[in-house]
Amino acid sequence: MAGKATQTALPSIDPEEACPIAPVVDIVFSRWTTPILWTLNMHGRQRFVELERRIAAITPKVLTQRLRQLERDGMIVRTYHPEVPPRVEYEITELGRSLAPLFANLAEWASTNLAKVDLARHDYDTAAAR
Amino acid sequence: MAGKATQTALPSIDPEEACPIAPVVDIVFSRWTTPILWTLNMHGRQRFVELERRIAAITPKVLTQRLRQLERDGMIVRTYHPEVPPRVEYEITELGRSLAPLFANLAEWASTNLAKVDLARHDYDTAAAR
DNA sequence: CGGTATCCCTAGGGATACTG
DNA sequence: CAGTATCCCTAGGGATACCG
Repeated sequence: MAGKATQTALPSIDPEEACPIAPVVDIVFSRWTTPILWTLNMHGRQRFVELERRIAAITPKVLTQRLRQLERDGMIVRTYHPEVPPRVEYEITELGRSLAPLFANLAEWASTNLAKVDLARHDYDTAAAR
Repeated sequence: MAGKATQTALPSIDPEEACPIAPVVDIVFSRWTTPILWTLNMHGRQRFVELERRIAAITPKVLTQRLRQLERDGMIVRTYHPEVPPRVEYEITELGRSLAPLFANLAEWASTNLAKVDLARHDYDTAAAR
């Protein structure tokens, strides 16, 4: 708790506290998670190699890491089929699917506002050049 | 970002291509941006030091970096008042404010689903412990 | 197929100064 | 006040190789 014998005892707000959506951001918008969830949501249950190919550019190590994290967070389920060769399938859960409307909103925001961002960037850059 | 194609050229899909919301994520959900935008949206026009105190834990260097980036993206405006001592005010723009409903959705998702995530994590961890 | 196990490597955040 | 200017430092992503 706040000992503060020294000086810095202001009403400090954690970065997470200052912004109620910070926890969600950590869960949903960390690196590679949106492509993975998006792909799983669009194309349904998929095997490891399918995800690897669809997302491309991602390495197996990182894909595994993110899949584990998403599994732990209850966003996806992993099903292991002990066959030869082994088969593993990943599927989005109800919890994961509950993000779909959010993603749709984001996509809609993007389609109407991304151009404005580009314009703003261009303006900023050309203004700075002078 | 680099993007070196060291790998064999398959019908690769960019991480950005695989997921239509990837660009938005880069703009809106990169580190510290949500707390900054949230604070600016909630408390209106603010000076540098106010943001610094409200968000706490953030260093002036990083705060400056993110503010510049948000300004470049057209999400906030910076107003410099040449006084002594100097005064600078930051304010969210219309474009920035257009994210508010999105943030509200996220906050709502958080309030109904964050507990489920915690539960999933607990289940995962205790299952792994056995 | 579905992953580990390594090593490497750098972007970016933190701490600590210092200035106009 | 509102930032720069440095230095440091490590988490985490990429590349490569290998295993059950």
